[in-house]
Amino acid sequence: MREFIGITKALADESRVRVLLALRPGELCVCQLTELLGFAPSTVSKHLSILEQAGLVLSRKAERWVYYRLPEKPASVTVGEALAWVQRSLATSAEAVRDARQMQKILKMDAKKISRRQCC
Amino acid sequence: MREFIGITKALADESRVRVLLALRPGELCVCQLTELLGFAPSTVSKHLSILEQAGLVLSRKAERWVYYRLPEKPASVTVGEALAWVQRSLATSAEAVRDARQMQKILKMDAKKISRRQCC
DNA sequence: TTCTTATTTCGCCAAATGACGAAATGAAAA
DNA sequence: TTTTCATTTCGTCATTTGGCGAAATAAGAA
Repeated sequence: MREFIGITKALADESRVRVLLALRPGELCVCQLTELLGFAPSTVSKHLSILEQAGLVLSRKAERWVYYRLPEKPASVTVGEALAWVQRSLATSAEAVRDARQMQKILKMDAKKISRRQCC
Repeated sequence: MREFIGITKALADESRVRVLLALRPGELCVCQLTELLGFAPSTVSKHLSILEQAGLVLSRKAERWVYYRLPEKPASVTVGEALAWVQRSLATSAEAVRDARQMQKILKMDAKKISRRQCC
C-alpha cells in the first residue's frame, strides 16, 4: 500500500505527469525538461526526485549531465501498470501533443545553451 | 489531463484507497465506512465526496441513509482502468485483508447502532 | 589549484490537504 | 409541527506540497 500511495502521490501533479509523457520517446536531461515545463531548475529537480523515488523514472549520469528516462523494466508490476495507464490515458491528450511539439523544438537547440540560460 | 489529475489526487490518500478496496464486495453506508476507517464522520464524508467527484464511487440515497458503491460501468475508460489498477495492486495486500476481516464484523452489527454511536 | 557549469539541496512562503468539532441540512419519526 | 437521526458543510489547525532564490555539491575546464 505504501508503494502504491507513493506512486499515486507522484502522479498527483500535472508537472510530473508531463515529465512522464515527455520521456516517452527517450531520455532527456534536466535542462530540457526544465525548458519544457518553464519552472526553475530546482523545482524540476525536486519533481524528478519524487518520480525517481516512486520508481517511475530512472537516471544516469554522464559527467556533469544527468539524464532521465522511463524504466524499460519497471521495478514492480505496480509501477509498470501505473506508467502504462499514464500513457494510455494521456498520450494523445492536448497537453501531451503540445508538449511533444515543444520538445521537438527544444531538442533542436544546443543543450549547453539551454542550461546556461537557466543557470544563476 | 484534468480528469486524470483528479483521479490521481483522489487515489493519493490511504484512507480513500481503503474505501475503494472495502467497496469491492458491495455497497456500504457512511457509518460502516466510518467504523472501518476510525475517523470522524465528517472526515469520511469529505473523502467520499472527493472519490465521487473523481468518478471513482457512486452514491444512492435511501431515506436518511446514503450508500456508496463502485461504478459497474465507470463514466470513463480512465476511471475504469484506475479502479482495476487499484484492485490488481492492493486486493491481496495486508491492509486490504485486514480491512475485509474487520468489515465482516462491522456488517454483522446493527448499522443504526453504529451510526448512533458516531453521532454528536 | 581555481574557475565554471549542471544539478541538487536548503530554507522560505503560499497554497493545498487531512484531521477535527460544531453547525447545518435533509428526511424520517413522533 | 417538533424532534430525532444520518450525513454534509464550514471553519479551524497542523501538516504537506509546490513554487522560488540562494547555497551547496559534483564534475569537468582552464
